[in-house]
Amino acid sequence: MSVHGLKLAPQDCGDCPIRHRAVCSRCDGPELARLEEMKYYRSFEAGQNVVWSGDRMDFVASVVSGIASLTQTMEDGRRQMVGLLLPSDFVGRPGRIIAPYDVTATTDLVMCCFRRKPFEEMMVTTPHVAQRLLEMTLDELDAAREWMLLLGRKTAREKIASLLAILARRDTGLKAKAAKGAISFDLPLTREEMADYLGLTLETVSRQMNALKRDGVVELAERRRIVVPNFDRLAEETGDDSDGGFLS
Amino acid sequence: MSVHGLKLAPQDCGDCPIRHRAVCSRCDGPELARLEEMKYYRSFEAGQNVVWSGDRMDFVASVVSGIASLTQTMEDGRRQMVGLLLPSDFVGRPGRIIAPYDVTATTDLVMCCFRRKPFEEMMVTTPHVAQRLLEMTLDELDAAREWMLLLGRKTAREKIASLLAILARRDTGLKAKAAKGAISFDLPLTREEMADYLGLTLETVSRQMNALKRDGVVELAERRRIVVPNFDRLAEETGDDSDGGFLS
DNA sequence: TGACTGCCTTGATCAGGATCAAATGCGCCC
DNA sequence: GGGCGCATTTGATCCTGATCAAGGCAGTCA
Repeated sequence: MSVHGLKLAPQDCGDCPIRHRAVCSRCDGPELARLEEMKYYRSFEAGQNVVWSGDRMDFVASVVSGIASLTQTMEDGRRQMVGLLLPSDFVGRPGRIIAPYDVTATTDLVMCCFRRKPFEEMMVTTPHVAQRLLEMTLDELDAAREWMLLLGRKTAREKIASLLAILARRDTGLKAKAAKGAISFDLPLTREEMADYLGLTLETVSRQMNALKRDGVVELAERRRIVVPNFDRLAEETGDDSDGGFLS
Repeated sequence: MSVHGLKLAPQDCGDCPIRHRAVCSRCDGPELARLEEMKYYRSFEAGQNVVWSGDRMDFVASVVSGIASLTQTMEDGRRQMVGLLLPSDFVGRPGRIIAPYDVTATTDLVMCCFRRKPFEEMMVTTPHVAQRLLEMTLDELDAAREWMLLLGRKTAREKIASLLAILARRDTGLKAKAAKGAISFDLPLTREEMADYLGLTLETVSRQMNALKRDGVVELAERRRIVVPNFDRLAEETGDDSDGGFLS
């Protein structure tokens, strides 16, 4: 399977689909060459575990394609997803060897891994990687804080609507900016994963999904396919401010 | 009042109580001199607002003394605190002028503010500030994710215990590492602020605080004074892994 | 001294979501 | 085609924490 992954994965940074958004996006030619030296690809099938919490991690990585999740688990089994990693997102922390979360492939996943040692050396030698990483980390912090509001204060229905809005926005953003007509996308998460992300049970997720369907906010077509006939209607259900909420 | 603050605040970075932990901690002599040029102190009384969400912020800052909070508010008034800023913590984001959260002085507060423009220039010119800021941001991201677990999965009692444990650990850490005997500290938050932080109502906070008191986990002496006779007992109530949970 | 105010506690009731349990649907493998 | 495994739905009931409503307790100011 990793052979399979290697065939699919880009070998050359020039062809890389996340070249302009990942941690390497600010790097120039020589810096890229240096990254090429320390990088290797790994792929995972949906459901596979990438790293266990407490494990030693000898690499840091970028998600090239697919989706990975970060999850925390309590002793008695309660689970909370604390991050959803999309293409170009970064995994791992320079200077920390022990992983604090479980990392799991939610869909089929390809990661571009950098050997820790040379990566950390590069962090102190050249500023471009560190600058970009700071920017990405600040973005993730914002996202985490938005999620704190969701977890602490939103109703089950608002939570579901918020998640669907984020996924819809993302998928649409990637395809075209035309947010007018109907949007459709594939749900990359099971009910249980949604529940883990939203701080709910899978039964509540199922019920609220069907409630949104009954109310015409979304259509659940075939397996995993979601159609949003009117994005603004969905956005109203999230409980967020009506304006896009994009501050910069 | 700002006159009052100015008198209390250190003028010289050499005397600064957060010198070794704040965003400036890696700076050498000339860099400190440059920071001195762009810095000024501001103080606030407990309860005062520092910045409103949506406001323009022409500075970034370090908390010198006291506690500030970051809060998000929904249209209908639901509130969620998304961060508690302690001495040496950083406020604001290089490159972003509009504040995304309300910043409020929870206790009397002194902040060391840096004018945005020169600070941002320094970020690209010299690596020490950016390096330290990255480290601090990664720590905050970890803290935010730990809080996501709390908000999404912990019971009211576990939430209260977790907050008290954090405050106790912090106060004790600052004084002495001797976590053996009884610990005592002043609660810097009202019931309502605790509720906003924990995703609860103030009534539930009050009830659970008294439940912990009845069960001998904490003693509520005078106004705002908390005594923890046995820290391990409190730690058990948090629902977290028994080991300190310190990964690095 | 007494009223006012902010903070906290306590009680009664309600409801949103959890829990427990079972059924349904679907793809897959033999 | 039948049986299995998995994800999902649906139903019944329970319980934690929210909500609504008073009341207590200090500190403060007139």
